[in-house]
Amino acid sequence: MIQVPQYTRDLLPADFSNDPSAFVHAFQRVETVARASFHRYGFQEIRTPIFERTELFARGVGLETDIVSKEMFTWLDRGGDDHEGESLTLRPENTAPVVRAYIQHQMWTKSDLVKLFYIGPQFRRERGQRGRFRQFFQVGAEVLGSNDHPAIDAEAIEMLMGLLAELGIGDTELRINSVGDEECRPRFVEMIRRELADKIHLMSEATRQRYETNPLRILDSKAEEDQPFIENLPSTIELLNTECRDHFEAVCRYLESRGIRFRIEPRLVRGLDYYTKTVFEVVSFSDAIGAQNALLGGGRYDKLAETLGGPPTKGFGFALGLDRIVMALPETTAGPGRPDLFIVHLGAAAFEKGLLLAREARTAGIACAIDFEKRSPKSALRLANKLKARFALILGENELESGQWTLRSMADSSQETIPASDWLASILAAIGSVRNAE
RNA sequence: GCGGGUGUAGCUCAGUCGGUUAGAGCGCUUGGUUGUGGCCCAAGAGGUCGUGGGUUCGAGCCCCAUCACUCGCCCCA
Repeated sequence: MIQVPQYTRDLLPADFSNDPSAFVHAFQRVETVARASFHRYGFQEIRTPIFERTELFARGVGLETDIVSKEMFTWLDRGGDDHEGESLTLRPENTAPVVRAYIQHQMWTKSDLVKLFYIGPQFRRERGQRGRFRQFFQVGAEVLGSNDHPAIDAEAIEMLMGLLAELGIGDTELRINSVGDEECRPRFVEMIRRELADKIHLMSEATRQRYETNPLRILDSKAEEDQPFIENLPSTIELLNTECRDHFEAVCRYLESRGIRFRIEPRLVRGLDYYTKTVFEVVSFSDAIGAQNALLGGGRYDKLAETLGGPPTKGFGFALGLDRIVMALPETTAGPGRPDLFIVHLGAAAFEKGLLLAREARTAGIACAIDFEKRSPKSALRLANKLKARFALILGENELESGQWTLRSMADSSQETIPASDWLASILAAIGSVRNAE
């Protein structure tokens, strides 16, 4: 048997799965709610290719990041035409592609504030565990333009918290920090190197490695043996320059004025190199979530566009892990697919008639089911019942001869006779009244 | 890349000290009298016990290997 590739999965209709966190309808629901929310906040949808030139992520996300250094699905395209074979990569995240599109289409010429959102699969070649897959789905958004007003950050976070509330997701915590800009970074690095110089040999191997390559990342080390040292480090917030500090404090003030609760997490450093100033994440404490409990994360990236060859552009963005959001949903939403009408056909002539009636019903907007087996009335009604059909239209020889058809209500077993000449109107009326009552 | 756990029917699982024909519930099909669902009752279909080797008179059960899945580390959403 050929199965899905390792650490990927099928999202299925509820009928075919007993895992609510893989119900395709739950994903659809989150997407629908998110789209409506994006619309209210003035975001427009963008769809970028599922693969990009490898260089985009190498430059945008950063060569030293785990994502780029060991988690990308990358291949060399075969040459041909006038192209040499070029290195392509399944997108591991969607911010760099959106910024690429912003630059490529010179969006700044149309508007000085561009707000875009995306929904789609992302790919990382990771090990896989609860809430982590090699193909996973993100809903994300980017605000691009000349302005880095802290209210932009706060407004996006406000939208996210509203979205979680709308979805009924509670038991979460918003964590926020500032990683400063190119002026603050060297101070962080210098401070970390200075403070840890005589202790680094006692710390974890990963941390010793980062001491050389990326000292900032030491801050969010989870290694047990590192904790005492990290906790004693001075707060990086103290080292922010005036501009970054004012910005951070303003973001916090804007959140407070909206009644949004958050925790300042001085050790929150995100694993993508492009972040500047604000970084944040929301974690879930739900039992349904595994150890990977970050539902969403994001931040400001005021240098990314330039890194990718565009004009100086301020940026703020975030991504929600759809797979994890769905795990955190309070209840499993039953999907649609309940037929209004099931056609019971008895005999070959009735079957032929039924096929045409199904077409007419569907054209009239009725969810109509008909099956292709010869069935006894008992078996056909069993099936209608299993499908939770609201009504069964019974077509047998009697009905065909008399032109008086039988419409059975599955809810209360009552039956009425409807004239063939006016059957659609009769059924529409019946369905309408039942739907109102439901 | 590194650890732990689990593999028996479509699904969830039981299977005693290693013993003869491997079970249950759910689901599926059919039937319980003429053309009428749900509840109930009955019958039926469905298994190379993940795979390969080994130990043994005898392996679903013990041992080894392997594969798959799963949870965690790392990292991230």
